Amino acid sequence: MHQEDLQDVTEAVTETQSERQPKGSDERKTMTRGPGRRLHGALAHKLGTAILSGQYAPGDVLPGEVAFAEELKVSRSAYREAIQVLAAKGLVASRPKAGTRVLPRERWNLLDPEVLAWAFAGEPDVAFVRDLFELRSIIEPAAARLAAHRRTKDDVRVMREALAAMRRHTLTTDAGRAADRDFHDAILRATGNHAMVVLSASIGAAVHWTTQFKQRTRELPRNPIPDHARVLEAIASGDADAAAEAMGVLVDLALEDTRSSMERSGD
Amino acid sequence: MHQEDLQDVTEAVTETQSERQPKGSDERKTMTRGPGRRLHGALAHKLGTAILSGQYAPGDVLPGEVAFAEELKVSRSAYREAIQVLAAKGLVASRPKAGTRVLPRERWNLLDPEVLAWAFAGEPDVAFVRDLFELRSIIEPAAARLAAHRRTKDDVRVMREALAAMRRHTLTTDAGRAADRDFHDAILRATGNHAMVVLSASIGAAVHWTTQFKQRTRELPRNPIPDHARVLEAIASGDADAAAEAMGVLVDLALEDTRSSMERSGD
DNA sequence: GTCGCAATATGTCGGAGTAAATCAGGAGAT
DNA sequence: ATCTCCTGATTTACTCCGACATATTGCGAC
Repeated sequence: MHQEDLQDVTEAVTETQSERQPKGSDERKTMTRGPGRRLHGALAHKLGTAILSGQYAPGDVLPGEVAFAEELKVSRSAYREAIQVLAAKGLVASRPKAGTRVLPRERWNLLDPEVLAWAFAGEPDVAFVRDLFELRSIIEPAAARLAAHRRTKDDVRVMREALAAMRRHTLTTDAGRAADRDFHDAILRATGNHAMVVLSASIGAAVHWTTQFKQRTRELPRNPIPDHARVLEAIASGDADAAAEAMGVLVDLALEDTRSSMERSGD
Repeated sequence: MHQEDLQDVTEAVTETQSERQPKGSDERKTMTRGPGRRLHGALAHKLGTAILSGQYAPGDVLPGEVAFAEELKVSRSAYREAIQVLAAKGLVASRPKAGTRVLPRERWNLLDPEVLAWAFAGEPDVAFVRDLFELRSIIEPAAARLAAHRRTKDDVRVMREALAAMRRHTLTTDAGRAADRDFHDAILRATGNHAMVVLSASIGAAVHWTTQFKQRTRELPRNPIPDHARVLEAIASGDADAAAEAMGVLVDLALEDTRSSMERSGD
C-alpha cells in the first residue's frame, strides 16, 4: 500500500489542535482542553477518515497487525488501541485468524460526533447531508414544540444571549457559528429530555460542518437572524405551534442555502 | 479481495451484538467472557455498566492504570484497550498526571447501542426510559409518514414477514422480540434516509431492552399486533397521515405498558 | 466425509523508557 | 510581608518491545 510516512501522522497531532482550537476563542472549562491528540488518537483519526472516505470499503480486510503497525511506523500497542476505538464506533471488527475487517455502513455509528467529523473531513456526500437535514427537520421542530411548553426563564435567557452573539458576530466568524450552535443546543436542552440533549451533540456537529461548508462559497444568501428570532419569541411566549412552525421554516431555509452552495461547488 | 467471506463477518458480528449468554450464570461478575468476547471487551462491559449505574460518578477519577489493572487481575494492555473503548464512547477521558476521569453525562454517547445496553444492564432509570419513548414518539411517526411516501414493494414485504413472525412467536419469546425489532427497523429503512437507519440501531436497542424489561412482570397487558397491523396497512396503502397517527398511538401505548411495569416493579 | 492436528493471526502479558502535566518551592515584584 | 510568576521535580499516562497464550481456520489423515 502507498502509505504516507509517520511524519504525516505526527504532524497531524500538533497541527490538529491549532486548527480546531483557534487561539482567540477560549473554550469552556469543562471542555477537553487536551491540547495534543495522542498517537493512538491520531491513528484512529487517520484510519477513520480513510474508511469514511471509502479508501477501505466495507468487507475489506486490513493488513495484519504486525505488518500494518510496522508500515505505519508505530508499535502494535498504539495500533491496537486505535483499532479498539474504531471497533467501539462500529467501523471495524477483529477476530483471531480472520483479521480486521471494515463493517457494513449500517453498523457505523454515524451519530458519533467524531465519526461525523471524519465523514466531513473529505468531500461530504450530498445525499448524506440531505438526510441529515431531513432528520433535523423532524427533530428540531418537535424539540421547539416541547421547549415552548417546558422552557424555564434560564433557558430563555441563554437563547437570548446566543441570539445576541449571533447578531454581533454573524455566521462568517467562528464565534458566530458557535453562537448558532449554542442557540440550537439551548432549545434541545430546554426540552428537559436527556436523550434529546445527547442528540444535540450529533446534530450540532452536523450543523457545524455543513455551516462551515456553506461558508466556502463566500456567499451569505440570507440573513438568518429573523428566523431565529421568530423561533425564540414563540418559545418564550409559550406558543408551541408557532415554535414548531418557525423552526420548520428555519431548517428548510438552511437546507436550501446549503444545497445551493453544494451544487455550486460540486459542479 | 475476499468478498465471499463478507457474509461470515456480518453474521458473526450480528451474533456478538445480541446477548451471547443465554445461561444466566454468575450474574454478579458480569465479566464471564465466552467465545467471541475478548477480555478487553468484557472489561469495557464491566466498567461501562459500573459507570452507567452510577458506581463511578461523573468527575470521579478512577485508580491509576497499574493499580486498577492489578486489582482487576488483567494486564495493562487489556485494561488500556478497554479504557480506549470507553473513551471512544465519551464515557471517560485520560490525561497524563490527571488520571482517568468520568466525563459529565452530556458527553456520554447514549445513542451508542452498546452504551444503551450497559444502561439497561442494571436497574434502568425511569426518567431516561421516559425520555427515550418521547424520542420514539417524535422519530417513529415521522418515519412512518416518510415510509408511506417512499416505501417499495420490497419494504412492505419485509414488514409483512416481520409482523407474521410477531404473530407466531409473540413478544414473550426472543424470536418475537427480534421480529418486533425487524418491523420497526423495516419502517426506518423504508424512509430511504440513511441517518434514520442509523438511528434505528439505537432506537431498536432501546425498544429491545424496554420490551425485555416489560416481560419481567410476567404480564402481557395488551395484544400489540393490531396496532402494528394498522401501521402496516397505512404505510402499504400510502396514507401518510394515517401511518403517522397509527404509529403515534402505538408508541404511546408501548410507553404506557412499560411505565406501568416499571412502577409495579419499582415499588 | 468426518475428525483432528497444525499453522497463523489476534489476544494477552509484563516491563522499560519517554513525554507531559500538575504541584511545590523559591525568586522576584508589589 | 504578601502576592505573583517562574522553574523544577514528581507523578502519571503514553509508547514501545518481545514473548507467550488462545482461538479460528484450513489442510491432511483416517
